[in-house]
Amino acid sequence: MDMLASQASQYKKGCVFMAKELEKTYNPQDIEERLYTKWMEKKYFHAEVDRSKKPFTIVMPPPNITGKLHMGHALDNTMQDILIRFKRMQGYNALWVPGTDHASIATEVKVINALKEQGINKEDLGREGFLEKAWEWKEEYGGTITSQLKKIGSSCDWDRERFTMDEGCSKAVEEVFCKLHEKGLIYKGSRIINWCPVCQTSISDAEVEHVEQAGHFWHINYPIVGEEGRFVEIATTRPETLLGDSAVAVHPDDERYQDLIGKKVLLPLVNKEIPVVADSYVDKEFGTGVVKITPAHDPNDFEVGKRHNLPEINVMNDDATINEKGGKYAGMDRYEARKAIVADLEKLGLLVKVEDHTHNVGTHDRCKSTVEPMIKQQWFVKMEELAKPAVDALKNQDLKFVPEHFDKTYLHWLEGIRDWCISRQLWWGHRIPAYYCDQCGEVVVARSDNKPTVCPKCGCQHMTQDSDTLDTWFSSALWPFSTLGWPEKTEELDYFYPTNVLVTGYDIIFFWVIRMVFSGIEQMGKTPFDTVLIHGLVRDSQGRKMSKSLGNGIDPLEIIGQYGADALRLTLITGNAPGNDMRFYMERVEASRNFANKVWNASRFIMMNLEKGGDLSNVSLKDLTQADKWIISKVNQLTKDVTDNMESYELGIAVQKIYDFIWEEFCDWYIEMVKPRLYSDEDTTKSAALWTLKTVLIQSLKLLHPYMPFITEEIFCTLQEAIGECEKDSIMITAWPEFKKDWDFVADENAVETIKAAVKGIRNVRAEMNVPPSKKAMVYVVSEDAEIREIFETSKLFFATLGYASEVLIQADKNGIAEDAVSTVIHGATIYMPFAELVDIEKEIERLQKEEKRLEGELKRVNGMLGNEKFVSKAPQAKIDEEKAKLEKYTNMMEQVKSRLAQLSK
RNA sequence: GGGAUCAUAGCUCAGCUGGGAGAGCAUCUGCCUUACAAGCAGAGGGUCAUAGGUUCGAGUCCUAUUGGUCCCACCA
Repeated sequence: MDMLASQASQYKKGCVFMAKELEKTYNPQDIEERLYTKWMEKKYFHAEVDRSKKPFTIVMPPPNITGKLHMGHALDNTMQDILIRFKRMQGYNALWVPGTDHASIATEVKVINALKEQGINKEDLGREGFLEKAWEWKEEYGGTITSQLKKIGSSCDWDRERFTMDEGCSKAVEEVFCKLHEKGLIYKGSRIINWCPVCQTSISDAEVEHVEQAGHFWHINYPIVGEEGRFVEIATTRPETLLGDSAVAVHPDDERYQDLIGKKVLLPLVNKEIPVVADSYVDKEFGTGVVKITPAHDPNDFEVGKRHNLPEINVMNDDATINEKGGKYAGMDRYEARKAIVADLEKLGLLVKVEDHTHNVGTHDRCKSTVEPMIKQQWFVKMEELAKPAVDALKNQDLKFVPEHFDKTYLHWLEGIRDWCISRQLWWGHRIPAYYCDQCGEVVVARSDNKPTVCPKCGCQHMTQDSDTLDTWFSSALWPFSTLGWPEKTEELDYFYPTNVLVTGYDIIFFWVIRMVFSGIEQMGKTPFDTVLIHGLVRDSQGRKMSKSLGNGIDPLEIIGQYGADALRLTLITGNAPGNDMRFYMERVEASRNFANKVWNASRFIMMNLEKGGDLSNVSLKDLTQADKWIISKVNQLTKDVTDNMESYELGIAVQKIYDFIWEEFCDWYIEMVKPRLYSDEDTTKSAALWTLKTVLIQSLKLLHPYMPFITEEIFCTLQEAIGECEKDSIMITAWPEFKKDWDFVADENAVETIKAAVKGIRNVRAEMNVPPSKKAMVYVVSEDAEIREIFETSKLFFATLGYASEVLIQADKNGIAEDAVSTVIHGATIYMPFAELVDIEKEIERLQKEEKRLEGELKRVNGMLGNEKFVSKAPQAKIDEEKAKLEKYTNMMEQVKSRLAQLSK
C-alpha cells in the first residue's frame, strides 16, 4: 500500500495519526509532551458516571501545595497510573482524582518567610490581610507540583482536580466538624497537649517525633519540712520545670520512703512547701525512686496531678520563656533558665550530682524544635468510638493492606490511640466553626449558613468565631468522599465511592490512612477503599534517605529530561516489592532506557518489514508455522501471568515478565527465527511471520503500556499508520488482552524449546572452540525418534541460521559423520559438527565429561526422589509424573553422552 | 520496653500460596551478523546469616541466636 492510499484509508476509519516514521534511536523528549497534550485534548483521562460500566477509582494522595516533585511522588504516582491505565484498558470506568493539600503549617511558614523578605510581618497584616497574601501565594506556586505530575504521564482526571481548601472540601470539613460535635465526638477541653514554641501552635501526637538526645540527669536534694538536715533526692532531666512542681511522688510500696508519704518538702528556689504523694506510676528501680511532679509540663505528671488534685502551675509563655510565675527567672528562655537554676542549686549546695543521660526528646516533625507539653484549651476528636469500626473493618476484611504485615502497624496504632488534638493556632486552614459569646462565653458550634448572631444563653449580640484552624489532616481525612462532592448527594459519590485502592507510603499510615478509614466509615458507612497498597522510600545509591540537608536528592524532572518518563517509571517499578524501600541510581535508569531503546528498535524492524509486506488480512492461525505458534503461545501465557500479577498488585513481578519476554523470547529468539523468511520473497510463510510479528508486538505493547505509556503509544500509533490499520486512536483506550484458548499451542512450544536447546548447545560448543559466526559448518541432527527429526525438519530454515550451519542434515544414525566431529547432546538427539581442523580431542572429552558430571548430579537427585517410598506415596501425582519425565530425559541424554565418550576414547 | 522487617552471585535487588536458585549492573571471552554497540553470542560466580524443628521435600513455614533497618512507647 502506498502512502497516499494508506492515509486515505486511515481517514476513512476516523483515525488521526500524529506520529511520523520512527527515528533510529528513541528520543523521549520529542514525544512525551506531544502525546500528553493529545491525551488531554481527547479527554482520555476524564471519567463520567456511566452505569453500564464498573467503576474503578483512585484518589491521589494530595501533595502539598508547597511541594516540589520528588522521587517519592514519582513512585507513588507511577504506581497509581499503572493501576489506573491497566483497569481502564480492562474496561473499567477508571477515575483517578488528583488534587493538592493546603498544608497548613508548611504553607503558613512559607508565606511568612516570603513576607519577611519584603519586611512585612504576619501580625501587621492581620488575619484577613495575611490570608489574602496566602491565597496569592497559592495561586502563584500551588500549581507547580501538579504540572510536574503531568510530566511523568499521570493519567488523572484533571477536570476533577480538587484542593483541600476549595469550596466543596471546606464545606465537607465544616459538616463533619458539626456532625461529630453534635454526636459528642468533638469536644473542647483543657488538656495537656504538645506545643511547638517555634511554630506557636499545638500539634497532635502523630506530629511529635521522638529523637534521641544526649542530656543530663540532675540529682537535686529537696529539704524535708520539719526535719532539719534531711533531704529527699530526686533526679530530673529538666530542672527548669522545678518552678512548676506541685508535689514529689514515690511508689506506694517503696520501703525506703514509707515515712515520707504525706509529709512535705520545700521546693528549692521557689521556697514553697509541696506534698509527698504515693503513686504507682513511679518506678522504684529508676533514678532515685523519687519523682518531682510538674503537672503543667509533663503528660505523666499531668495524670498524677489529676489523681492527687495537685495544682497545675504553668510557668512558661508560648515561646517557651519562663513567665511571671518563675520569679527571678521570668523572661529567660527555657534553656537559659535551666542553666541559671542549676547554678543556683549548686550555690545552695542542693545539687547532688550530674550524670550523663541520653533520652528521647519530643520534637515537632516539621520544624524539629523541642516540643513543650503545655496545658491549653483545645478541640479534640474523641477517638475510642471512632477507632472501633476501623479495627473491625480490617478484621472483617473490608480493608486490606498490601503487603499484609502493615495490618499490625495499623491495629497497633488504633489500639493505643488517644484523643486527637485538632485545633491549631494558625491562620491558613479551615477555621473552626465555633462561636463564643463575648459576654457569657457560651459556645455555639454552627455551619456557616447558620452562624449565630445572638447568644442563645444571654441574648448578647456579640458572637466571635474561634480564631483557631483545624489540623491539615482533618480535611485530608475526608478526601475520598469530599472530592466526589460530599456532603451533597452527587451521582459521582454514589457511583465512584467507595474507591478501590489507596497507594501510599508506610510513613503516613498514622497520619492519613487511619483517619480516612474512620472518617469514611463514620460519614459514608463504608470504608473509603478496600485495598491499601503500601510502598517504601526511594533512597540514594548508598541507602540513605534523600534529603535537602544531605544534598543527595535526585530530581525526577532531570531524569525525565535526560532519559524520559518511561525510563524513570520503569526504574521505579522494576524489582520493587510492595512496602520495601529501594535504592535509586543511574545505572538502573540506564538499564531502563536501554530497554526502551530495545522496544523501539524491535518495533522499527517490524514496521520496516510490514510496510513492504503486503496484505495480511487473510492470515489465520492455521497458516502459522511452528515458530509462530510458539511465540503466540508464549505471549498468550504472558498475558495471563501479567494480568494475574497485576490483579494482585505485584507490579514489579509483572513488568519483569514483560521485560524478559520482549527482550529474550521475542527479540533474541523469535525475531532472529523469522529473519530468513522475511528476507526471502519466495517464502510462502512470510505473511504468517509478518502477521505474528505484528500481533505479538501489539499485544506486548498493550501489556507494557501501563508501565511505559509514552513509548508504547508512539509506536502503536506509528505502526497503525504504517500498515493502514486502525484499532483505536490511542493504545490507552484499547482493550486489555486476554488469555485465548485457541492460542495455546503446547506441542509447538515444546518443539521450539527442543530446537532452542540444540541451538544453545551449538553456540556453546562454538564459543568454547572460538569458532567465529562467519565460519559456517555442517550440522548433523541424529535422532532415532522420528518425531524429533520431524521437529527439526519443520524448522530447518531458522535452525540453520541460528546454528550457523552451512547445511543441516537430519538422520536416524551416525552414517557419514566424521569420527572426530564435535557434538552436543539434547533430549532425544545428538548434534554433530565436523570441525576437522579445529578439533582438539582432549578438549572435547573434557567437555563431555563435564556434561556427564552434570547429568550424574541430576540423575542422582531424581532417583533419590523417586526411590524414596515416602515421596512416591505422599507427593501429588503431577509432581511424580514430572520427575519421571525428567528421569527419562536425563537417562536418554546420559546414554548419548556415554556412547559419544566411548567412541572418542577408542 | 513493645512491635515490624531484612539477611539470596562482587554490588543493588526479585523470588506469590513449600516441589530442580533468578534479573540488572559489574567481571571474563568472542563478534561492528543489513532493528538495536543503549547491541549480539558465550562463560564464570551463590552449603539462600547461624542452629534446631515441621514435612516425602524448606530460600520459602515454626522456634531460638547473631547482625542491620524502621516504627511505636510517659521511665522522670
